[in-house]
Amino acid sequence: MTEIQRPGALYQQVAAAIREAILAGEFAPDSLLPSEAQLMARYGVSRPTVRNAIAALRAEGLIDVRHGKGSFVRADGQPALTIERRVSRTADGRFVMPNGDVWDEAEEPSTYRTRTTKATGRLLELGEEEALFGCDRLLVDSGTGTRAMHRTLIPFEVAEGVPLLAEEPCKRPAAIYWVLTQAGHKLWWSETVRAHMPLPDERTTLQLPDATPILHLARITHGTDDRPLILEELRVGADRAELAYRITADKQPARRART
Amino acid sequence: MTEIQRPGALYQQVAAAIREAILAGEFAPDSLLPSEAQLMARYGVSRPTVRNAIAALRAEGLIDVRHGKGSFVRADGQPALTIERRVSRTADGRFVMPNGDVWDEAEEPSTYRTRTTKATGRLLELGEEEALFGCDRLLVDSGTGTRAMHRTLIPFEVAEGVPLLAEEPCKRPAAIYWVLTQAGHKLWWSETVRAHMPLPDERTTLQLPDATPILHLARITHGTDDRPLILEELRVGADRAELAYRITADKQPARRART
DNA sequence: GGACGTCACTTGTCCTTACGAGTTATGACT
DNA sequence: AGTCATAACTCGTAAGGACAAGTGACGTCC
Repeated sequence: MTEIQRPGALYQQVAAAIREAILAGEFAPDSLLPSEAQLMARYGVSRPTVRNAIAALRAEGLIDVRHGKGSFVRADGQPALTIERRVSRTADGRFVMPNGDVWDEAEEPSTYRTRTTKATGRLLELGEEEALFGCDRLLVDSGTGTRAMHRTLIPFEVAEGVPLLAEEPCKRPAAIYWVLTQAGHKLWWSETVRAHMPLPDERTTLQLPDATPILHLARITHGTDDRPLILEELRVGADRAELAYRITADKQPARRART
Repeated sequence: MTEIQRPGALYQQVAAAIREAILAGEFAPDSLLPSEAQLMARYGVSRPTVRNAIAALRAEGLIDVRHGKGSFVRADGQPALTIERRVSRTADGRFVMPNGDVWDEAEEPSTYRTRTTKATGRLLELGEEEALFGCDRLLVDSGTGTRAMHRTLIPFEVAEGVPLLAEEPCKRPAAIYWVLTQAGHKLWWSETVRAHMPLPDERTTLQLPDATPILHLARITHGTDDRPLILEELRVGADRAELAYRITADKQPARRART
């Protein structure tokens, strides 16, 4: 039994001891930590205390626990998939998404009609309760197995001005961009990035491990008059994916966007 | 006492019941949930079961628990701060960061010398154990109180070619960009975004609430020959900040970056 | 009336006990 | 030798009890 003398509650002292051992490299990645019974004996505490300490380390994403097997040090290598958030055009004017080739559709896309919420209305610079086409996709990267949820929202107002959209709005983004360009728009995009913890249904559909945040992107396609035309949302687990952007210097001082 | 009939463990059934009540809006944001004792009576379960359910909801970021007061529904409004990841130049060629004016230094920057790790070496396209200047800042947005950790890493190799950097490498990024431009570089930037759960020290320095991921940016400044010159890292809590990018279509098909 | 102490409420920590459920190695049986 | 049952490990769930610590309101005392 090892004595511990640290600030805070007992389980935090145990958690801190294990954490430091992990961060110091005393346990190799993917290696097995001592079992709960061993930790009880090692630190002279009860099982709830040990489990509380382990729960803290799980919430930090330091370890994975597998029922019947034990606790394993999580390997924190870099994400397997880098999602390039860029838009390219070929010589003949078609749009090419840098990652367009890696994503497969894991399910049939589901198309529906809905209305703006407060959040989506703000992004599209519309009021609430405006009519929208919606299309949800579940994407899978066949190479790494990374899954992502993709949603496209197109205001009726926009689709009405673009016949090819009104007929069949559930296209892949690159095709939508091309249709908009054919309708006379010169496009640019703004994108906001957030992260949050998944709800249970997001956890299951994205097959996320413990303590894994979701990267949540909202991309807005702007037309010639800079008005928002389309909103795309992408949700992907932050354990296996990272985002990549390219930035070049603006000539003008930044203007104020979004009040 | 209310009967529950759902899949899974008891505490998950309790958690699901509370979660649905919250998501259905039966509890207003910032309102007080029933106390543990009340939930025990309501669902006819023991205190550990109730606490387990509450722990699950905490991990999802749905509620905040305050010692001695109770559990409160977390208001999930949009982040208070939008960090524009852009670089602008004024008419006279100086660099202006869109958010340069909002950040204050919460502490004196600390400068040091270090060496590349596997991760930083890869980003800077250097080997391991290459010598670097480092500078850590703790930033605060005086408007929203948002805190962020900023790190600048400059290879000796780069600083030697730019006298003004070698003398005093711990400048603000805009100043560093200007110095590099004066040395003849035409700059562009690449940026990768990740999210992960904070370690305890990050949690305290960034003053993060429960179940709050960190947005972790790595920006690389590229010079005229596209070689990486500088690595900047920014860490900010995802509860109060979001990132904003602008994208325009490339003329060329995307080339492959990063092996 | 104001200040302060107490009390009732909240969640936090820690222990004990018991059993269920997944995994794996061991060994007996065919 | 191969197969399968069992046993011995792992973590998961659930209950009960006890006390500590933070909060706020109420009531008493000065």
